[in-house]
Amino acid sequence: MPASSMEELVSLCKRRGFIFPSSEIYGGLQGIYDYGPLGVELKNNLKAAWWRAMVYERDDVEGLDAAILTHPRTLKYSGHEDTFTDPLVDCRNCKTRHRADHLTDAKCPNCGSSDLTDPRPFNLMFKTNVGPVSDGSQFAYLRPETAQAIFTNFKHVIDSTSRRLPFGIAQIGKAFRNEITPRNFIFRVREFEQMELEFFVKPGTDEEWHDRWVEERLDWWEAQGVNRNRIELYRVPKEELSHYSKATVDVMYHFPHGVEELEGIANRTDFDLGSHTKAQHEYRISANVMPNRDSNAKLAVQDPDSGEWIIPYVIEPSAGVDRGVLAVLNEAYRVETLENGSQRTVLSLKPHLAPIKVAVVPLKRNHDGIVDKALGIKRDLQRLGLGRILYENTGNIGKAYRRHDEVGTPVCVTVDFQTIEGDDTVTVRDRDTMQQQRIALAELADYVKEYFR
RNA sequence: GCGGGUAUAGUUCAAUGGUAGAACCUCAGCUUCCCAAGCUGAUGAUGCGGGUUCGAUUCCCGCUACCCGCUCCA
Repeated sequence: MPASSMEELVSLCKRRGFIFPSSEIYGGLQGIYDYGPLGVELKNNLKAAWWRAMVYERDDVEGLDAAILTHPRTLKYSGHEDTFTDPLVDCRNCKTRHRADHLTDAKCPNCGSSDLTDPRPFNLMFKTNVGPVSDGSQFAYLRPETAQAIFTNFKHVIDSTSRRLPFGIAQIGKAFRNEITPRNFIFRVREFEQMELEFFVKPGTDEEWHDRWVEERLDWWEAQGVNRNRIELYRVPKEELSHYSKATVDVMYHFPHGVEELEGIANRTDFDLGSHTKAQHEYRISANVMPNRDSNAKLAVQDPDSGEWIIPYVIEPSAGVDRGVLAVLNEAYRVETLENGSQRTVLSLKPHLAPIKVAVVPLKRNHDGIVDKALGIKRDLQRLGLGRILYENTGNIGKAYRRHDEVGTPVCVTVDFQTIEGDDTVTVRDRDTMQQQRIALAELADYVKEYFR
């Protein structure tokens, strides 16, 4: 059972150190958030899971980590300079806002009033000065998506890895959009992170690959603990498609604020490589691309069968990292009423996503024998390299358990008098079932590793 | 950016034109302590700036952030 409201999640995130409003001591910045000690672990774990599934567990994907600062020409030929600058008008009568280029006459599409403001340009891309002169003559964009640098590096990757179709290039990184209205916690923000795969295929096989990637991605989200029942697929109708897309399937998730996009899986056709390649006339580019006389590289591959040089089609599964974190948190969150009438908040995160892997708890605080033993066990577990192992010296066992339930720690290991005086066993306690069992210290490492396999 | 609402400890809430309270959380101490136990103690807040006033957290104005709608779509 997920959270009943966004407020619940926001409050938990701040209280326990997952996510904070950025620059808050100076009043905050709209649509900007920082990840705290637990948030960074959760986010890193989610990204690592994606990278594992996309790169390590496949044979047909290479990784990339490109720069954020981007040449203006990249975003000119990608179409962003045109499409990310929307002139907007407001209707003074009914208080609605519309894209000026969507108005058929000078009337509000909502109420029909002609009392409209003048169109104001709204550039969704951040610009920054490059070099010491700040007169605007030298500037770069902060990338509005990670995808473009994958296309501009296409030839580098081909040349350095001897790849043939089909293959993909994966990238995780920050992107920036000057959203008109950041809203809904980390759902729509101005600085965000994407996990994007650009998968290059032979034209004609694109639709089949598109379907395959939709299935792959659904499986992956499920493996991250996102219930399939709270996901809907949305096949974007033709008139709503982005300028580059032939077909897009959105993975929509039931967020606390509504059903919205978690990931988009687009068939970008040969639009991107066709836009960025030089000698466009040498290829049969199907997409409607801008003539390019600036590029110095041919972004094409030779078909081994026909010998023909072709521009590959691209299937793009593009997921929001922050949205993923929000979805995973929402899925994991639940409040349970226990037999004794008290309540506990639990984050039933998949173990591989949990920010803290194991908490080691001395049953009695400040007892030298127990404390030393617990610290020793903690050090041994740290050497397993699973992630964060926490020594939890609360002095109150019940509180320690509840605290770790709330941040999703899958296993608590408790050290008591029996451990030091008797049989060298500890109690291990499972987050979800609350069940405990005594196991020999000698078996603890294997027992714990089993959780995170 | 437009319209509407909101802003008090980390969180959830009180209160007041005259010294801002609680619960939970956090921290420390005691208790052979296994599910938010008990006792003792501690830290901690009126978003920012201006105005009215003898005095503003309270009234007014501006800014910022958040929430709801328009718009946006990773």
